[in-house]
Amino acid sequence: MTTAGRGTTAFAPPQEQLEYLRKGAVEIIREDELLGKLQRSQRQGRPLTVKVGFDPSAPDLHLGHTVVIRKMKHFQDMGHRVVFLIGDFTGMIGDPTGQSRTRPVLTRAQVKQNAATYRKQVFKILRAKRTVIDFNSRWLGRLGAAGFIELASKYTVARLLERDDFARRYKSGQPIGLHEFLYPLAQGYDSVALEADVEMGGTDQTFNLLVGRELMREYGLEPQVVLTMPLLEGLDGVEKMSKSLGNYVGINEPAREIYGKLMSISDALMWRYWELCTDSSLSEIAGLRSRVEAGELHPKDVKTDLARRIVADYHGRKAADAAAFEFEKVFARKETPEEVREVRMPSGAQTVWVPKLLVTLGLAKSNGEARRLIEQGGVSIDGVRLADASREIHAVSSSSCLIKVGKRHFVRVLFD
RNA sequence: GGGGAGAUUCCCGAGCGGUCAAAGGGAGCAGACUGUAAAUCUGCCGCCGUUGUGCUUCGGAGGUUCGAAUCCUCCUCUCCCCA
Repeated sequence: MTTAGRGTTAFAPPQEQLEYLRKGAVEIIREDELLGKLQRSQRQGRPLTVKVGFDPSAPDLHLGHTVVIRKMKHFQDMGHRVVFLIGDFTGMIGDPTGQSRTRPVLTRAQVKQNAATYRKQVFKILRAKRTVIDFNSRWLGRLGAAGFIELASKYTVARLLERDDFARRYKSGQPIGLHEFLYPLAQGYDSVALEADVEMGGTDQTFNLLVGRELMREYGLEPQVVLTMPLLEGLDGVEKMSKSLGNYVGINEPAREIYGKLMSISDALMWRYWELCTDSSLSEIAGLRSRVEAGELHPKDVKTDLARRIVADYHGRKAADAAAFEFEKVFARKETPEEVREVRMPSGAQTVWVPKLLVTLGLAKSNGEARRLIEQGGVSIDGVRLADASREIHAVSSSSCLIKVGKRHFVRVLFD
């Protein structure tokens, strides 16, 4: 994909822009409207405003988020303006998508802090110059009860129940909080306040994004174009990537962590990541795929390349090479990693009971679990597999030892 | 407002008053096999360093019982039907 920027005054031909923006998108509602907006933008020399909302309480971005962020960048590549909207107000409501939980109300300072964290991560992909970071409390906080009720009057319950998430829960007898109904309305109002030209999100956001269109119409504005991107499956290959499910790859994670996680995904899933997490074109990916299917390429090598590229995006080329080297060392050759977490133990301890030690080191949740790990042959000290859970390390006999739990957890213990 | 159904260990979901730390499935973890892939097989899957007639769990609080996840009362929450 093109990464070269374009000046704000010289837009590419609208049709060409559309081609570029369409890549990877699941749906554009409506494409003809987008084309119209692009044409007008070119005529008037005015960039489009592209809005994407983000959760204020979860500033740790993972690859799932990057799918949409990459597309935001594509709009920037085409010279448009992107609004990275932090839903600090809607965050108090809680998006009904998926499991809704009570969310902690964030303080102003926390929101600020989170915004800073976002900034740091997002600009690994986006360009700061064409990005506006905004907060929806700016207008929603002012709306007041009367304003909210007025807003609510612009939509009907029947229409809200069209949303399959609501429909399903309604049908199967799951509770639906009234506040959850307000969420799409509030989100839609954001578009009104920003006079967005385009709003993007994952396909799970389709409904909310469409409500934005309706509300804009109600408020006498030109409706936004809705562009949805696919949801990236998590490491398990089934559920969508999310922090709460623990199947994610955080872009702030250490390089070797990202690399390792990517190497653990299934071959089938790998293609999906190629498609949504790299800038390779669809035809390039199809080429790789057919060569793997023809037996010309080993799937592991293709996966290695994928992992290396993604790590490079967020940590740089050098870190990616190091992670790859490390991976081969530890998993292919079963050697000890270059860097191992070191923990000092007080010299007062003459002997250490291993299960307790594992718990202390965070390698097991309880003594019982640690015991089980040992009994099942998952623990080794200095390369020797433990068989006896009652074994103790004698501090006097060695000044340090290397503990390995499972395939990938290493800790070096130093006795003072 | 009236009537009915329900709340079980991470999730789903069984559970005759004792033999229930609680079936089964999923997830997860460990081992084998591998490419830390898939598939498959095996073991584990509340806590406790003396593994026990032990301790804490079955929405919450009481009660009945020698004994309760199982029975009773009240409470909280959810769903359905009627108004």
